[in-house]
Amino acid sequence: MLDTKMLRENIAQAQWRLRTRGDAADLSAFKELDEKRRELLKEAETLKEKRNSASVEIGRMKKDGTDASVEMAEMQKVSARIKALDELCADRERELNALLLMIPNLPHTTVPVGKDANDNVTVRQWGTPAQFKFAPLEHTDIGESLGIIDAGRAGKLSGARFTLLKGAGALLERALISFMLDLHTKRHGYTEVLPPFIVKGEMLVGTGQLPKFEADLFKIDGWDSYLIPTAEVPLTNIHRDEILEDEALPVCYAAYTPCFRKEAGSYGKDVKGLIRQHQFDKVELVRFTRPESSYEELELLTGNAEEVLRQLNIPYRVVALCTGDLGFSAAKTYDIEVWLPGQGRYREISSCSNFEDFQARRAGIRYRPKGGKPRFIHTLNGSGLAVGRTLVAVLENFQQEDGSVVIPEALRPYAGGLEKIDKKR
RNA sequence: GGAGAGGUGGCCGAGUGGCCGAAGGCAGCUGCCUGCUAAGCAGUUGUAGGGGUAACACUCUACCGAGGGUUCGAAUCCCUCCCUCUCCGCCA
Repeated sequence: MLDTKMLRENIAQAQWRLRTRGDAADLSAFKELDEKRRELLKEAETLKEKRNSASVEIGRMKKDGTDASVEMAEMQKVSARIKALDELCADRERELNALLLMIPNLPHTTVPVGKDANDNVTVRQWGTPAQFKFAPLEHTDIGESLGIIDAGRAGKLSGARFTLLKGAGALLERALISFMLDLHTKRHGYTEVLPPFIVKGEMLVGTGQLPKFEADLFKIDGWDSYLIPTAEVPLTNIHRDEILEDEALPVCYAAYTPCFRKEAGSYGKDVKGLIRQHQFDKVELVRFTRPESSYEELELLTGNAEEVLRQLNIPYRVVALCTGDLGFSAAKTYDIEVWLPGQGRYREISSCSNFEDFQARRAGIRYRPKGGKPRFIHTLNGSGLAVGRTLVAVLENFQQEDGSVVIPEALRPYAGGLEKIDKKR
């Protein structure tokens, strides 16, 4: 949610910045509602002041035994007027709030202006895609032939966009999760969290998935609760309605969770394989920071996520999303794209964003600067990494001509010493 | 699922219609005092919104789990809901 005071003072500039994201929000509606609300509020508060002082006077008169019925009758009318004004004001406020909840964050000044993913800018590249002496297979083929991915039976159980990992596949998924969590907790200083996988609707409002993106979420029938689409939701909302101490910052959490998404509107996209699933595993990183340092910390966070791929020795590149490709709540985002030889291209495996105070304002997360008034904190998060896609990257990058897959060394201790997945005969 | 108890400021804890934004204590901050150990004295310390200011100051309004109601006036009375705790049942 954007700051109303800021909007009031910079409405033209804010409108322009929203346009660069391709957002159609019209801020003149905001302006109108905001002015109307303040007008009503002023009138109501003036009357309340009057009522308060009159009530004290009435109390005094009654104690003295003076007749106060005239004053009481007068105040009865005032109270009725106040009630009416309060209702009108609350209506405006609700409308205003509903409007603000649908307006996306403003892009940071360093975000390249552009229309869509084609205008994203590659900021760095790491590793060199391996040259294969044979035609590299896609992970689906590798997985099926090794007997570690069973798409058919997953379909029988749950339908399209679900998967079933088996044997070394399941082991590898688990190894990747442990490997990533260890890296982030032991080397990067994150505190491990295992949050609930079901959260209340208001939490999703806090991080920005609601109210606008309800269609992407799995709602629990009969409850105002949802399956989490990402650990970002429970992690960021951990400190909802809290004031963090300055010395505690930055607060950094890492969590493994499954993620549940309807993938509405992606029909026909990535229909086979592990790339796009209704349920997938992810290790998520979240940081709560002071506003002054949030952009430095975005670089840090992105680096933390990249380190996973460096350790695994898998080539990737980092892309700065342009204004038109930014997510709803983000002020700036880097995507990490991993090299997939089977597909012959880079695919998104992580998304690291600074939300500035956009989520903090929605979720009421503040901190107290030394000796100062509470301020909204800045929230950041990033995948570190999407586990299923990392498994895909491992299978495709380390496939051998004989159909086996060599396990990256960093992963072996987590996979019970397994060095290679061989074809079953 | 059944029975009972309770939700007040950073914490503990008073407060059953006006003098309560809320006693008292603890913690915190400021000043003083004292060369002796987490001592003593005085003062001070919530959040949000509106108005106001260059910015302060200042000022008004709201907030005692949430939402309604009664009343000139509600932390205090009434209704609904939520949450926590204890006991029983069930369960991983």
